[in-house]
Parts: sequence; C-alpha cells; structure tokens
Amino acid sequence: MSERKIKNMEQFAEVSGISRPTVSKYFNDPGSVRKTTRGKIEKALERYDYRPNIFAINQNRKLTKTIGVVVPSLSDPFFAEIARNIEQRCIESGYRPALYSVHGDPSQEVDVLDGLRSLKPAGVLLAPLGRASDRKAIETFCRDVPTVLFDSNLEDLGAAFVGSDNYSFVSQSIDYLTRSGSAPTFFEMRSPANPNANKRRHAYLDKMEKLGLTPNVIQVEGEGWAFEEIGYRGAIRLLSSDELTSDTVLCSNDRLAIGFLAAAYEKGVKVGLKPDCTLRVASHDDHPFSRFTGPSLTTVAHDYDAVSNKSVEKLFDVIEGGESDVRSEMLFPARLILRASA
Amino acid sequence: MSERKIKNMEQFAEVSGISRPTVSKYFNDPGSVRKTTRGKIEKALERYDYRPNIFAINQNRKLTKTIGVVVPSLSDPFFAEIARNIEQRCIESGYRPALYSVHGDPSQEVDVLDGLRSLKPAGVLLAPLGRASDRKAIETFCRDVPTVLFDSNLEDLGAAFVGSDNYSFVSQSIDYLTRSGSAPTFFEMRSPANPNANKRRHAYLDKMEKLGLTPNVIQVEGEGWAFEEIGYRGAIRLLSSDELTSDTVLCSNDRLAIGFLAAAYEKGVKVGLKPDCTLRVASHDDHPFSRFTGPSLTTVAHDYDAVSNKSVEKLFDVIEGGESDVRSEMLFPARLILRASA
DNA sequence: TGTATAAGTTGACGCGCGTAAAATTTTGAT
DNA sequence: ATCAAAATTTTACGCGCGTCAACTTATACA
Repeated sequence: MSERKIKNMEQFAEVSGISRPTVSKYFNDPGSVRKTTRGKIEKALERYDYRPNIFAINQNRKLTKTIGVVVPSLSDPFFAEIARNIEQRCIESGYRPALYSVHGDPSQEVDVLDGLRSLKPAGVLLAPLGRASDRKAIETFCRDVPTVLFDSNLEDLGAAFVGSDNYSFVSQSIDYLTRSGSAPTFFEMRSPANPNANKRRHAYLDKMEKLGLTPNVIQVEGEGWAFEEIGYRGAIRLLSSDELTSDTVLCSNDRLAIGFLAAAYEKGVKVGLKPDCTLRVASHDDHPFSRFTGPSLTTVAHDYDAVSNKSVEKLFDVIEGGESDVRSEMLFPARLILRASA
Repeated sequence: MSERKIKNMEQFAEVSGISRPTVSKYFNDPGSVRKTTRGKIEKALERYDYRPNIFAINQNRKLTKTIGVVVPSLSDPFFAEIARNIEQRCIESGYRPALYSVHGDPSQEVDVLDGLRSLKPAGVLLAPLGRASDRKAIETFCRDVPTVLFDSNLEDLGAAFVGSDNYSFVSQSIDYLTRSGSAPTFFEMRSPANPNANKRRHAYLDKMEKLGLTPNVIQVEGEGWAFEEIGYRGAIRLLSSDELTSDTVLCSNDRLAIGFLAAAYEKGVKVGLKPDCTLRVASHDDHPFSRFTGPSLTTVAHDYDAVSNKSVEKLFDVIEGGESDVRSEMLFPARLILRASA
C-alpha cells in the first residue's frame, strides 16, 4: 500500500492527480467535490496513507474540530460513564473529543479551561465542580468558547444547561418509600460541593411538606469528593448513636449510600426488605456499582443517554447554528430502580 | 492587565522590548536567556496575557510536548486512579497529557493510537487491552512513537513495561489464606482478556503446588469488561450448585470479587471471619471500592504510586535519553490488605 | 451543439512560530 | 580598560495548509 512516502498535501495532490486546493476542499468536506474527483482522491488514499497535518490545519482555522469534555472527577464512575457516552457522540459527528478531569480541584478546573482555550475548541461540554468553582473564570471562558454545562448547573453560565431533574429523583424515591413503609430520613453531606445536593435537600423538604410528613435531615461532616468514605464515617457514627429515629434512610446520592451500606454491614445492621431487616436505604443516581452492593441499592436513575445526547446536541446547535440568545435549561426526569435495599 | 491585544509573538516581542527569536528561546526554555532578559519578558507577561500559539509551535517541532495516556477502560476506577496519577506526573514535568479510554474495544484501541500518532506525541503510556489487542498495529505504533506499556504486558512490545508482580499478589493472598484457614479455590473468568489474569492463574497453580496443596480452579463464562456482572452471575450459579467444595475463594481480581460478594449477599451466604460466616472471599487489586463492599474485601494492593511513577519515569528516560536498546520489564511487589471478607 | 454553471486549476499570500547565519551588543574576567 | 565569550538582534527562510482571485475545463440542460 505504499510506494513513496507522502509528506504533505502537495505531494498527495500530485499522486492523486488533483490540484492541492481541491484536495484541501475534499478533506474539509468530501461532499463538496465532484464524485469522480472524490473517487480519484479516495483511490490515492488507499495506496498512500497520507493524512493532513492536524497542526497546520488548526493554525489556519479559527476554531478546530476539537470538543473539550470536562468533568469533576473521572474516579467517579458516574462521570466516566457519561463521558464515554459523550465522547462517542462527538466522534460520530466528526469531532475530536478531548477529555479532562479536574480531580475535584477548583484550581485545576481553571487550569484545564485555560489550557483548553489555547486548543481553540469548537465547543466545550463542562460538568462544573459546582459551589467550589471559580465562577468568574468560567464566565470568562464561556464568553470566548461555546460551552454547554451539564450535570451541575451554574446559574446563567454557558449557552445551555442539560441535566437531570432533582425534584423528579427525590419525589419518586419519597413516594415509593412512604407508600411501602415509613417516611425517610434524608442523609447528606453538610456542605455538599455539588449544587444538585442542595436541590435534592430542597426537594426532600418540599415533598415531605406536600405529603404532610415531618422532614428529618441528617448532615454528616466531610469535605472533598471521597463520598463513600464520608458516607461510611457518617453512618458509623450515626448507627452507633440514637440519632436515627426512622427505619428508612434516603441518601442524597449513591456514593454516600455505598458508604452507608458498608457501615451498616460492619455494624451488623440488616438493610433491606427481608423480615430480619431493620433498616431501609435508598438513594439517587444509579451509580454503576449500585447493583453490586450488599444489599443491592434501590435508587433513582439518571437518564444517562438522554443527558449526554442532549448535551452534545445542544452544543452542536450553539456551534453550528443560531446564537440563540436565550440560555436554555433542560432537565430530564429520573426513573425509579427497585432493588433489595428498600 | 491589558492595554492592547497581543496576537502573536512578534507583537509580544515588541511590547516586551526583546527580539522575537529571543522570546521564542525564552518560551522553549526560560533558563536559556539572560536573567535581565527573562525579567523583561516576564514583566510583559504580566501586563499582557499572551501565550504562544500551540499549533504553530507544534507544526515546527518534530515532537510535541504531548504525552498520550491510553487505558482499556475509564469506567474501571482502577484505571481512572492510575491515570490521575500519571497525568499529574506529566504536568509536573511540563508535558500535556492527553487521556484516552478505548472502552474495552480493540478496534478503538487501534483508532486511538492512530489518532495519537497525528498528534506527534513525545511519548505514550499505554495500558493495552491484552489478549484482544491488535498486536501488529501496536507494534507498528511503537516503532514510530516512544511507548511504555503499563499494567498489562505485551511481550517485546514498547520500550519498557512497568506493572505489578502477579506472583507477588497471589503468593501473598494464598499464604495468608492457608495460614488462617483452608486453602483457597481460585475464581476467575474462563477466557480473560487481560494477560494478568493468566499470570495469576499460573501463579495460583504454582504456589499451591509449592505448598503441597491441591489446586482448584473455577472458571466462569463471560466476555467483555463487565467483570462485576460476570462475577455476580458466575457466583450465583456456583452458590446454587454444589461445585464449591472449599470454604475459601480467591478471586482473580476485585471486580469479579465485588460481583461475587453481591451474589453471596443475595444468596444469604455469610462471607467473612465471624462465627456465623461460612465463606471467606479474597481477591487482588485493591480496587477503590473494595473498602466499601459488604463485607469489606480482603485483597492485595498494587503499588499504584510506584507503577505510575515508574512508568512516567521510564518514558522520560526513553524520550530524553538514550535509546537503550534493551527493553526493560519492571514489576512491583504487592501488599496484602486485610479486611473483613477473609 | 451551444451555453450557462458548477467544479477544478494555477499561482500566490498568509498564519504563527522554529531556526539558522551573520552582525552586533553585553557580559564577565583579566 | 581590554578582550574573548556569551547573549541578543537582524534578516530571512521554511513548515503544511487555508483561502482567494483569475482562469480554464467539465457538466448538464436545453
């Protein structure tokens, strides 16, 4: 498949019998050249493995075919999973996704965005850290680069926000739990980094009031993104005390719940619906591992696909199409997943 | 901090009162210019936020400051964690890591490597899929780009391999298990994609023989990278049968074990060391979640830091230094982590 | 077969920076 | 103050490709 090494478009144009500007057109949009011409080029493409120099291309473009994907933490399988989905969509649309984790660190979030800017990306999909984010830095970034926020909303930032409807999560879990037993106590971090956590607490309080029930929120200490550990420690303390008056616990998110279940196991507290169980635990997110906890975790699932697809779709709208001045927010409903823990 | 927009090095050289070639030298190595000159440039750097165009830079370099990091799956927190470590080291050394997951798909592995090639990376850290990898494609890639393999070894490929010593894993777990109870049955996938799995089986057989014990290997069906699911299904079947004669199970890796524990919980089989327990389960890897299973998982830990640090170090050796013709393999010993499951 | 129109060709310039050679200035040690 | 070495400046070219203008050729429809 090789006769002679092709080192630039000039040489490739030569061996394919087409002029360089036309070859250039072809690579920018194969459909923009005549079918016979396309044939010649593609035939040459099989004989010689030439590929346009990506740096030379991008130097002469205002924006590249790169899509930045930024998540708070790739150690969280939830984000790993959603990133996978997003990457796939981008590739399908002919873009090059560049994936970044900020590892829970606001300063790295700024750094990543800063580095991303110099890549002249066509657009960026950003799941911000939330409360800890450097709002001003992100705001500046969003002015320069088409950005769609997902998962965590920062008010008025970015061209759009796509996420899950936190009220839908909490409403469904509470509905189920109260209908099948007693009302849940809400278990969460005292100062959650993620804005979704706050929304879920509000949703809990709201929903409980609507149902005429007395809310009860337990907030555990802990900073950072080691949610399992925080949940575990909090639960160990809780289960060693008499603070927990309800037999039903609703965790703000699955990672806390995973820690909670580990603590319950360790303390010999039986969780689930079986006759010998004394506690029910449910949660939100449908974390990839929530199927494999002991007991398996009753939770409420994000519509992963919908969120990732819509995020990408929205971004492409902004990139290609109208600078629709209105910032749209799109929330997808969640879906209750019944398992053994509640 | 801004008076006038700087769009290229020419203009920046102008406002800093230094010639462009010298400014260019500065950005390539700040230490290569006189201290007074450096001062002027850095002062200007504070007033104007100029940054050299990365594409123009890379066009004129044979190799860039990019380091490719390729892992089999980012949905596996093990790789997410090791990738985090590696990224950090690269940044500290002034390189730009570019992270890719091949999502367990050999064809994507080739695609990623292919795309990486056009980025002219200074080097690549690759954790190959293993058995499923397209060996020839990787071989070709390694000829063009300095590549260090980690985690999974492909014989004779890449400039070096850095990983954990599988014999060390299995030896320690078996030693512990036999000393504290009966000899373990080995639980694994029938056709594991990862070469480490095969090495662990051999280590198991070898070690058992050395101890004068009868080995017993149970292989469960399943393809792909959904190890928890495979472990779960296999364990459900196993625990419903009478195949399992030992009261001690040693899983090939933690993800299988997580599935195993979920199955045991569901089947009401008590795992652990307490009086009412009928089964012990141990495993290998010290997966980030293995602390939070029910019961917490006794396992053998990789030396995460050592592996990632050494991988990066080796790669830099190859990049900067001598084309040491000998391909080195470096294996780090593992460390037993005692928890509740065995 | 002729003609309007789309597509391709030629030639040339620019992008922002690396880098080399030659000339000039600065530095540091005598 | 003197002078060789080191650093900087000037000048200039090249990298690979996007893109424009002015032509020339191929296509399609009448």
